[in-house]
Amino acid sequence: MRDAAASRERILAAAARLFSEQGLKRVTVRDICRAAKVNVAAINYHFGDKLGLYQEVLQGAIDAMRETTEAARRAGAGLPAEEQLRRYLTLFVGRLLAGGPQIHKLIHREVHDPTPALDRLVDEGVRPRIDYLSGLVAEITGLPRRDERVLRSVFSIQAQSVSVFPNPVAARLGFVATPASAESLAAHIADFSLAGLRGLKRSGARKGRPGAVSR
Amino acid sequence: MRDAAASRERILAAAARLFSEQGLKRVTVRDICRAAKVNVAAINYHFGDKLGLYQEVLQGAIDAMRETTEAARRAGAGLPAEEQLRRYLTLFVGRLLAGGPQIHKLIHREVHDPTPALDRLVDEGVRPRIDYLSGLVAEITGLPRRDERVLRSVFSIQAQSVSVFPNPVAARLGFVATPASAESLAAHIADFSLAGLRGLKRSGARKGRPGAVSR
Amino acid sequence: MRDAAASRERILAAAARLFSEQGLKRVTVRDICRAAKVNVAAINYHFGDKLGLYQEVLQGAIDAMRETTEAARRAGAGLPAEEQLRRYLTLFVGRLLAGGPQIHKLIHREVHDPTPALDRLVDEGVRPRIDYLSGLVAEITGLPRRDERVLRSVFSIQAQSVSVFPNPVAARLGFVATPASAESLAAHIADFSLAGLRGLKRSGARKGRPGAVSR
Amino acid sequence: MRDAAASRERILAAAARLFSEQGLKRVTVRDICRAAKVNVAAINYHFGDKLGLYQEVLQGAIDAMRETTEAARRAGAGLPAEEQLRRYLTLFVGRLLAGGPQIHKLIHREVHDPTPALDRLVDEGVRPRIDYLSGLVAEITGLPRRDERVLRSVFSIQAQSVSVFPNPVAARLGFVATPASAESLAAHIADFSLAGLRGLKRSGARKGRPGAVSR
DNA sequence: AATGAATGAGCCTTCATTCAT
DNA sequence: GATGAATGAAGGCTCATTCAT
Repeated sequence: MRDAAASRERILAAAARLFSEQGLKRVTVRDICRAAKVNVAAINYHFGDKLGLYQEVLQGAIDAMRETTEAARRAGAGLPAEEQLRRYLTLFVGRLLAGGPQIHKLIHREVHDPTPALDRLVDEGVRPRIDYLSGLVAEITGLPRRDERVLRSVFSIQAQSVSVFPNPVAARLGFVATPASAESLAAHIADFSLAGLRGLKRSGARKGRPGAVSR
Repeated sequence: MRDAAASRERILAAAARLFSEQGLKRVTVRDICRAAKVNVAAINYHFGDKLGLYQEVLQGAIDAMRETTEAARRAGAGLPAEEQLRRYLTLFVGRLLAGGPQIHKLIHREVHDPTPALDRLVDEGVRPRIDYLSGLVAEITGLPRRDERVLRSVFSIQAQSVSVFPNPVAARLGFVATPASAESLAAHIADFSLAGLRGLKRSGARKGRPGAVSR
Repeated sequence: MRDAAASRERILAAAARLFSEQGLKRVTVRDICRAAKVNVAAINYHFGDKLGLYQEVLQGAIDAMRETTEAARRAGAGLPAEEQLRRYLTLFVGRLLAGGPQIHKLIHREVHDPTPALDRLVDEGVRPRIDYLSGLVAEITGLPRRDERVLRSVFSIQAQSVSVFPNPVAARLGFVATPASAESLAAHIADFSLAGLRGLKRSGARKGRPGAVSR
Repeated sequence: MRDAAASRERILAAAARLFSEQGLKRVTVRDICRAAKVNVAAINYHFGDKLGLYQEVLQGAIDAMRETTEAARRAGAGLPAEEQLRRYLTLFVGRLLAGGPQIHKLIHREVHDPTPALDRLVDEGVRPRIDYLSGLVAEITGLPRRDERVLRSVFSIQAQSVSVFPNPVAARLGFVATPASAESLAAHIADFSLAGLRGLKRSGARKGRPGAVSR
């Protein structure tokens, strides 16, 4: 037998690239096989069908996402919450811009065009991340973890970090996000968000819902 | 159908809904025609081809986007920059959650899966918006308009506002974004962002690049 | 629009021929379309899918089968049961050998390789035929209609008549069944079977089960 | 697998079952290999190709058919022709219903969907059977062996005996053919047919062709 | 002007077979 | 000798588009 594992890997790599670039529907089995230099039937042989391959590719992205969350936990262990948040952002933005946007594009596509694999993505990838960030935000702001403002702030932070990943519109607007600028970008998001959280802390003392602040 | 113009409109409406939900590729010409109750050939007849229809649909979204920017300009005329930003966010989030996410989904899809219509989107939809927000941010922070930190902050703000649009992941995480919560959400983003900008203002006095701030 | 009905008919005719000759599985959509001089997509357009076409073809055969039963009823109305049976056999064998074996092959295939259409075949095609013959046999033998021997005799008769349809094995054995010999064959089956039934009548007086006759 | 011969046998057994149930075309090589618990390549290895395997399976059925004819010859040796026919029918129907319909289904399929193996089937399986029955019928009726009526009668008998093998249509019509009813069924066919043959004998004195009998 | 029918390229998948170990 | 991997030719079906009315 020729090396089955090598074929599998070539297919997975090609599929990850193509799916992240174009999405499940637009990529054809033939595209992937051509890129992976295998026969048209190889995907069926190794992964059952196109969707099976997609799910395995996506699972890789989910695992990477979870691993980044865990790496952040490890890197920040014992540090103050604010510093943990800085490190998380540095790590996340760094990996995003250095490792290529493939993983994030895959996840982004799944979020906006869900397949049956969405549940796994949420359970294994997104929720641990949100939980981790919620803990940090709760500590930084002094708000109870289940407070609505905590989740909103986590979304505010997460939205910013995801927004750095390169896309043709940002490029045309002169928004530079290269590996070289990763640290600087992460610092911006950290500064911006920590200031935002501190603002929340002050106002949070007064009222139950931040939506009710002076307008 | 008795009225050609009515057919056109029904096709546009059906296409806008379907394209926003599923994207250009996954929607079939037949899907649209069935939804619009017109003949299969009607799209080719009225719009040349599928892409022609898509571009007309997208143009509608671009126009709506520009109109929202202009509405914000009008609503904020004469007010302090901070208040203008608040009003913009209220307007944007309000329209997003009340009017349905169709327009935003279309634009979002175009950004992440560009078609030849991307240039128009940037020129007519995105850039005026970014320009407007950049002016506000520059004024609020006191930074020069072309300063890298201004654009980054605009992205931070824009990313947050876009993140409120409903998706199945947010739903599963308990993030609620309904028309009823629109004002509250807009206020959160405004509070969070204005605090972020004020932080930038203070630190911005010291150094040219925020990436260099104390860590 | 080019004539849709004509295309449909050409497809049905080609499909009936090919399905009867080779069965559902071995006939390809492309075979049928080539024979019917239509595009590959025409079957999908007119019949939904290959199975839809098959079911429509089979329905034609079922209708023809029922019609033959009814024709026999009409032809035999008022005649003695024995004569009715003769006429039925003449009609059946005559149609079988004159009209081509297509209908019978289709039904034969469905019986031995059932598809979801089997129920209709039994309900609309086979049962009326069996009911009609059971009536005749019950009258000829004087047995009650539900007696096991009646059904067995009907099977004996039906098996013989079906066996005349041409197949390569019979051909090699010198069994001739051409339209010209149809009447003669029908007479043979009638003579053979009526003698059989009369035997049953005599022995039937004695015992409940014919299996118990003198051995 | 440890033993090559054992693999071969398992493949043959699995193939006989599957081919008889579904026919040559619908059974896949993988189906057989899965059922036989052997490698996908084993069929090509042991039998050259799928058709080679089929032919070997069919040969087994042909051999079994011939063996039944010979067993009937032996069992009837020295008995009167009528009694020989009874014994043949008892033997045939008994084996059919007790041993499973596999052999008969295979032969039936080959008759109606011939492959290149048809000639062997006719020469080694069918013709000896027909010859044997023709001898009995000629003796019972007193007709010359080559008389057309003899072959027709043999077909009448053979058609009836084959018709007992279970199929879903017969089942729905309440026609029971189980091992327990085998003897009774064989007796019915014998009674019915012997009466038919005796009828032929009487009328046969008059005319050369049975088709010309009184109508 | 507007329609239903027809088109052919291309999709994913399955298949019997062959290859390289 | 026997296996799992790999192959490429169909398979049925869907699609955007064009045709003829």
